[in-house]
Amino acid sequence: MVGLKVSDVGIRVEDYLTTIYRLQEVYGHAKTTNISRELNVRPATVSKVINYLKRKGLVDRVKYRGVTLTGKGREVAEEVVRRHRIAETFLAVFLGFDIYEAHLYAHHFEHLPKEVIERIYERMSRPTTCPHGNYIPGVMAGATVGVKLTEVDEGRQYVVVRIAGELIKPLKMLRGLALNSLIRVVERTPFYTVVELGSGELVELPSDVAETVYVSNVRSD
Amino acid sequence: MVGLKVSDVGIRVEDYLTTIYRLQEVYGHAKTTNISRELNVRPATVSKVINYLKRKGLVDRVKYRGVTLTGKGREVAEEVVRRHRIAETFLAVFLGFDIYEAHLYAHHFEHLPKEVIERIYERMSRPTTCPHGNYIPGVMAGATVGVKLTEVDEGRQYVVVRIAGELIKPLKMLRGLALNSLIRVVERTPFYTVVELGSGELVELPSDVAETVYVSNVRSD
DNA sequence: AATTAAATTTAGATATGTCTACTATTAAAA
DNA sequence: TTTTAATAGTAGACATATCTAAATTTAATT
Repeated sequence: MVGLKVSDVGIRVEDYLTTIYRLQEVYGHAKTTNISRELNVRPATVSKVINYLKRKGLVDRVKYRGVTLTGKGREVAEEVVRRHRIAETFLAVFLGFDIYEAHLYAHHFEHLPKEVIERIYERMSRPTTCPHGNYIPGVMAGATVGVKLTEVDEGRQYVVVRIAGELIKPLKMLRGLALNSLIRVVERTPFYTVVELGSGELVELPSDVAETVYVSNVRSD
Repeated sequence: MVGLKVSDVGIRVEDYLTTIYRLQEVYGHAKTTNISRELNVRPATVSKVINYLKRKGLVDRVKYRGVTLTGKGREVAEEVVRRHRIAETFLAVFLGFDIYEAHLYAHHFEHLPKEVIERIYERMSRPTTCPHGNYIPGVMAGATVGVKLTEVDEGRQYVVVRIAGELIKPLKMLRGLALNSLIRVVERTPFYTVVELGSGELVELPSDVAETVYVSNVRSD
């Protein structure tokens, strides 16, 4: 629909758009079930809302395959993701929540007035990334850092530099794993990756989880 | 309805309950038109929602006269008002908004998770009142301070100690008037009160506005 | 390739919250 | 006190957002 203003997009619709945005960051597109899991609603509901989003020109859809954002949809989503990530920074840095809690609570900040978010942004000294290492839209894109955990060597140690997309399943499995944690890749197959955390704990990450984790080599200087 | 949990109350319903709460603080009860103005919806909508609130046991109603909160309704409202007033403090003290902006924006904080609000409360050093001088529910009630502007002497100077209810009309008319401002009561009739602000500006306040403003004598020590 | 399982979509029901247009009641004015 | 104006309420329509149950399509397994 022509002339649609961002403010005309309902808040729940914004939730769907940002979820699709975050899924696209990781998988390139969003499938009904994934959206359903992220938003904790039934697939049938997602399907119905996607129809609505398509009518509004916010997403493209290939039936039974998945959706991607249109330019307009991305525009709305980036606004909201910016708010989310600024809020996460505030929650982690100023209020002292861990990054999992910060993510959960940040959701509720996504629909605060722009003026408030931008004031918080200033007070937090204009961060460029959130506590998960993802860029805060609105600043220069910057180069992508790190390599996916699904593409590194077995047996070596790495630093976690980013948890892309901030999807619920990875975030839950990686609870307590902060940015800049050291991990060792114990085993890597096409289906899963086993990592050893700083605590010595071994975690087996399915590929869909492992590919959201970006790491860098440990510099020994 | 028995067993109703606070979390079961929709956010819009919470808005109605807090509006009624704030109107009760000032006028003792809430009338359809007042609620309508505060929430910026049509009276017909208010009427319909009030039916709903009554069905849920959250308000008492005398048809064509007005509504008051039940114990349960008050409980929900106080929770939300607490959040609102903590948020106002944060917005004014930490982010530097004036008290009118703080009020407007605080609305959007009312539905943030309890954990976040309470963490902000701690970081703000557990304030007992908001920037409008109203008590933050949850702490001890404390004695009411000040006297209504509709009950003071003409010609004398007073300090503003509270703007009760934080209703939209008084807040708009008194924009820029912060707590602890000095004002002089120029003229007082049963219908309006004329006050002189610090700037020398004269403002005529209708009684429904004036009675939300509480003042104290200026101590000369 | 056929069958089974998983994922997706439709259809139809329900709840919340809003509106306009009209009716009823109360308060104010003549 | 009668008329008028203001306020409040009802009826019915509509949009968003959710669900369950059933049908369809795609993917996985035998």
